[in-house]
Amino acid sequence: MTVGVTAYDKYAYEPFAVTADLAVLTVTEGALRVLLVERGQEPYAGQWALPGGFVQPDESAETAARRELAEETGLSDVSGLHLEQLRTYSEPGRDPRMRVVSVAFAALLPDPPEPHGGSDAADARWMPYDKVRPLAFDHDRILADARDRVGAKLEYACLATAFCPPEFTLGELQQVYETVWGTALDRPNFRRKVLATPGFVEPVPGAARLTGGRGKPAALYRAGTATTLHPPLLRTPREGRPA
Amino acid sequence: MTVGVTAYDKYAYEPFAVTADLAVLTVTEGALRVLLVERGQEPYAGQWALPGGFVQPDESAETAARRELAEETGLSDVSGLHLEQLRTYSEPGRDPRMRVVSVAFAALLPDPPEPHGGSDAADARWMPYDKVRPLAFDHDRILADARDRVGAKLEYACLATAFCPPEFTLGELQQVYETVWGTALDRPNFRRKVLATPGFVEPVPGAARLTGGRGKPAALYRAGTATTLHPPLLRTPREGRPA
DNA sequence: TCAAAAGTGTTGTTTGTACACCCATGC
DNA sequence: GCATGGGTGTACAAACAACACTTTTGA
Repeated sequence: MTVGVTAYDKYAYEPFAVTADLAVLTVTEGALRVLLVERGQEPYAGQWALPGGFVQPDESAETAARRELAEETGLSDVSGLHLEQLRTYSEPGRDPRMRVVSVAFAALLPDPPEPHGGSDAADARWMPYDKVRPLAFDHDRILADARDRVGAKLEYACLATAFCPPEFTLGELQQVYETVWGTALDRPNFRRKVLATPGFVEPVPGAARLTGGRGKPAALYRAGTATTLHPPLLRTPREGRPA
Repeated sequence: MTVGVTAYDKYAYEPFAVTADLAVLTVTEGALRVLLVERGQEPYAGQWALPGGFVQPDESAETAARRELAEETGLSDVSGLHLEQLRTYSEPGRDPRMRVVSVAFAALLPDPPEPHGGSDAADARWMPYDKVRPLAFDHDRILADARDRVGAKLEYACLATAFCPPEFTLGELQQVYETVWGTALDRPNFRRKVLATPGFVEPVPGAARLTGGRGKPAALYRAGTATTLHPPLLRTPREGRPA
């Protein structure tokens, strides 16, 4: 907006700090995991929190988020990873020290590297989504919002491939859906649905890979160029899913 | 998030200003309209902009947005109106005066009251969505994002009723869809779809109203309690809708 | 030869789409 | 009566869900 005062003074108000916080998600061994850092100092010293940090004067929240992501994961090339703005949390008092407005992001990655506790954090680790509460600050809520958003977007966007390595099997792709949604899907129908959506995945000619050590080798696929899924791949309603 | 510096100093950085900007949308006479204010001073003096204002130290961005909404529309009770956080715009340089991070909201209302140019704005007015560009700052982009979001949410959320008065006909509800999407819908099928979704609308017993001055009086409905639409009411794909 | 995982086929049901048609009202 | 907008019926096609079956591998 930026209208609102007839004469403005940068220092007229108590200053706001703006941070970018990240819910970095991955799927490994059939479990949804999230990257957390252990806080080294008060408040919430010793508790786990989402990685994040201050937005610098010369960067956008998106740039700050990508920078933090690179620092926390130790990945050299973070440019291809899926990063998506979730929403902004601005309740007064959410940080006891000062007024902090936090722009939250969801990041999705395959095959997570070992995190190295960065400059800030005492320790960084992948933790199972279901076993991390309570987190510091209002991060429980941010994390829940991230999972809701990702789950909902799997229905109508070609998002699941962001959880998969460059080449993947349809079984792996299906496991992403099943893990995030927490429901089992019919394999034949899932397969048909995915292959019937132009641009969702494209086959890697001739390639195949054994998955569980046993069984028929599965054909490999790459992410396609489409971004949306038409028609969508719907979760079964199962009565009253929240908005 | 709020970790990141070992010793923090509120005044260590150039201060950020945080604003709440509003894309207030309505549907009247088959056209999508947006509430705009004319800027009284530089930068962008004389140009139209989205209403908005600074988030005060003791309020959240949501509270600030609702306060601004009440001020700009002059509505006494703004509590029932649909207000939804869109996303946050934080590029450096988006406001030439200082670093402004803007949390954008979409608000939906029926039957708009005449706006009264508030304290800030030289003038406030409802303008047709298609004829307002260019707006000040990056508001063209915010407005486009708002329309995209609302259009997408109409598919799977019980959102259209937010554009309708307390009691409305199915024809009016259909016009909301047609106006926001810019496509014509088959009336019989639309009707069945809406009525088949439990909790989307509920009939007002016995009530009926003439719409175009002619024709059969239409039955009246109220908004139901459901929030999501299962199965969704999909736009026809018509090739490559963007994400 | 067996278990495990990939992949194909088939069938009945549901849902969507396109239309034709009837109803109530103002002019 | 006729134009206008509300409301119902129907028939064809597409999509979905459930599940039986075949294939290819390692042990």
